[in-house]
Amino acid sequence: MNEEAARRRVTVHDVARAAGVSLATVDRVLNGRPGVRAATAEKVGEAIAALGFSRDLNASLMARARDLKVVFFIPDGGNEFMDSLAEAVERRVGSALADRMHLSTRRIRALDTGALAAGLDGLDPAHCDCAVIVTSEEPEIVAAVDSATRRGIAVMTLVSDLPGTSRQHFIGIDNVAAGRTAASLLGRFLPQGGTVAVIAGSLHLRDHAERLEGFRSVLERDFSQVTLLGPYESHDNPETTQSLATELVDKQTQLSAIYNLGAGNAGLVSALEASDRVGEVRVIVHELTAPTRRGLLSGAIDVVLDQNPDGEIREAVTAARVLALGPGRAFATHPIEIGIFLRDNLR
Amino acid sequence: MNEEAARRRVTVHDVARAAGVSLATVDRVLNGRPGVRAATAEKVGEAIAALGFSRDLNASLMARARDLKVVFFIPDGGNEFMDSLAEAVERRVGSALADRMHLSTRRIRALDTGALAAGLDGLDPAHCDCAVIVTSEEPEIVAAVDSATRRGIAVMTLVSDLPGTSRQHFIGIDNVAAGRTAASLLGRFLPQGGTVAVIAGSLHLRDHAERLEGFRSVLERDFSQVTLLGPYESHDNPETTQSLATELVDKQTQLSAIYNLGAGNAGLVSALEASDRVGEVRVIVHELTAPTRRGLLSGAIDVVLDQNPDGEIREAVTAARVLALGPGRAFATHPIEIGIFLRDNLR
DNA sequence: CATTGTCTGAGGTACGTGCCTCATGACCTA
DNA sequence: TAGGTCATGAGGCACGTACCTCAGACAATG
Repeated sequence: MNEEAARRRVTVHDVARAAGVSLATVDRVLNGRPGVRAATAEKVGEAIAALGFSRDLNASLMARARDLKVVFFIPDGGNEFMDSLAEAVERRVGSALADRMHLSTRRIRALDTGALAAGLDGLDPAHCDCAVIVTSEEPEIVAAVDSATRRGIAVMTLVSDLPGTSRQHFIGIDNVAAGRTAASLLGRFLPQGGTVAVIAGSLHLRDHAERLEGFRSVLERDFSQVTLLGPYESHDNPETTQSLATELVDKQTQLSAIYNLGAGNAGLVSALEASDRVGEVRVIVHELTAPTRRGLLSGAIDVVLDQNPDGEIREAVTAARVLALGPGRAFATHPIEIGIFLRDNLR
Repeated sequence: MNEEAARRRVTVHDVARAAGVSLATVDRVLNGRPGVRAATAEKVGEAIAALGFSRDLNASLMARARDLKVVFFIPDGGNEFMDSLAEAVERRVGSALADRMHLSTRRIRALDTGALAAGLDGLDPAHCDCAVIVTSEEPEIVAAVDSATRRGIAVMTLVSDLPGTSRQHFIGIDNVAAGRTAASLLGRFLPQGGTVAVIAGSLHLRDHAERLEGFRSVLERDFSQVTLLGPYESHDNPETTQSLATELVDKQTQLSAIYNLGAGNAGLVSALEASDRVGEVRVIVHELTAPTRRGLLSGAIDVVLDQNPDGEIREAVTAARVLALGPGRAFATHPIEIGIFLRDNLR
């Protein structure tokens, strides 16, 4: 009780004293400013490690004149999940402001690589400390990310990663695990066996391909009684999804289940509700949105696997806060959990 | 772009000017100190609302000399979930410290109402800003909570709520929904029907009773092909659970599933692994701990419903930070989601 | 030796709030 | 009317970091 009261917070002053340098030098090292010899910087680094110094986030954000600015680039164009991501950002604007952080959103036409790259290139480091992007793997984007990083803007990827670039952090679920989970559930739903149709948006999308991979592997390993049909490609389009699903449900009378690992669920729900097999065909889809919520409630959908947009945005904001206080800081990355929703635990 | 640069942060100075009072008075109102006429306090409140003032959390925590102290009272005595809660607190100590918060844990012998009440009564407001407790509903505790609140200590309940008291906040899952979810999954696992045995810790525990209620209602409503056996009471004891499970699995050859809505899963897993029916009997339990994780991996357990200790502790810490800056502040309470784990999405 | 450049120290102000002291005026009571 | 309490104002220091200026030390270069 006494010892904890006596143990003062370790400050930059302590670091300076321990390293035998001045406050200014510690400051230069901490904030990556020039004018410090490598040997001196190392002395400071050792003192920091020895004392277990950790920068006071509150004081740090206080001291900088301007708020921390974070820009989210989120795809636009009818994908409900992306909309819910944008809404999650909005929901956090208020509390972030109380934490001296300014969040803003830019919607980019889906798959418009050029627009996203231009957006990144146009970012002024004075007006943006951190950019969060949702993108597929394109050389144009890779170049833009590296350029932004060089200009001092921390870039983080959301939902789908961009490995091998200078992006500081990735936030998203483990899509292979998501696919495995879908298979694990469907396998248990069909103890007598049956046929499962798989619909994907596009197998060129990294996350979709990963989900399919996980789904396939578990089905083959643990549930040989279940037969896989597909994958069919919907290009995440509700109309395409609807006609695909209609055909599957109507013509494949022996169809036991559908796993849609892409978007376009509004069409899927319409197709199912128009058929007479609601409740007979087991359905697993991704992302809790208005149409999938409706599907859960009507019984057309059995399970929704969810990326938890609010959790992802919270994580992004926390990470941005840490990243802005000096790049290269290692920090514990809490993986986003896959949410599993049935009608009975809808939030 | 220009407008946002021009819009300065609203500070206490602005509030003072708008209300036509001095800084000291605004401060007295904000921090609930005496010496302000009701009429004056109201003027200040109006100015705060008009300007949309929100206290700067960073500056606030900076200004108070001592760190924010939060004490967690967590039951002790062999319950793995409670252990994992305590571990979750430990994991957060470091990052909380960087945020000027000091977390500590006190283990209280499970169900020892007197010890918990004494612990609460012994809290000195100078050494504790917020207490977080896990408890059942007992008059002794209710009195201790109210007393602590009067002394200026914010109290929050974790896992199981204490409605009708002066507790500031509850953090936990919706246990009725958890029970419904278990039924919803088991019903789909047993399309041909079967018998489900239910094991509870004690039906006097609010959370257990709620889970049973949810489980029963969905089974009756949606899955009449499934028959319910029990509930049996294990008192959350692994040995009792083991002998119960052994008897159920061995004697009830027609048993299709087990739902353990209480603790003591180490015994359940042992019983199942000792039997020859692993993989035949569907098993759903609560709380992701060492034994249940092992059960998932071995195939003895199909699904674990989880309270997400890390999420709960994170939420508690965030709430404590806000609460300490003045009681009665309304803040958005993010419900804790029920985690659903299969072998394939183990984190 | 003078000049130039690089590295470092000393010290200051600022951020927004918490918390303290002291002074002042208003109002009440004896 | 004197002495008391209460509400409020004025002002200042502190928290730990960011960021600025200025001066001095030193080495290398001409």
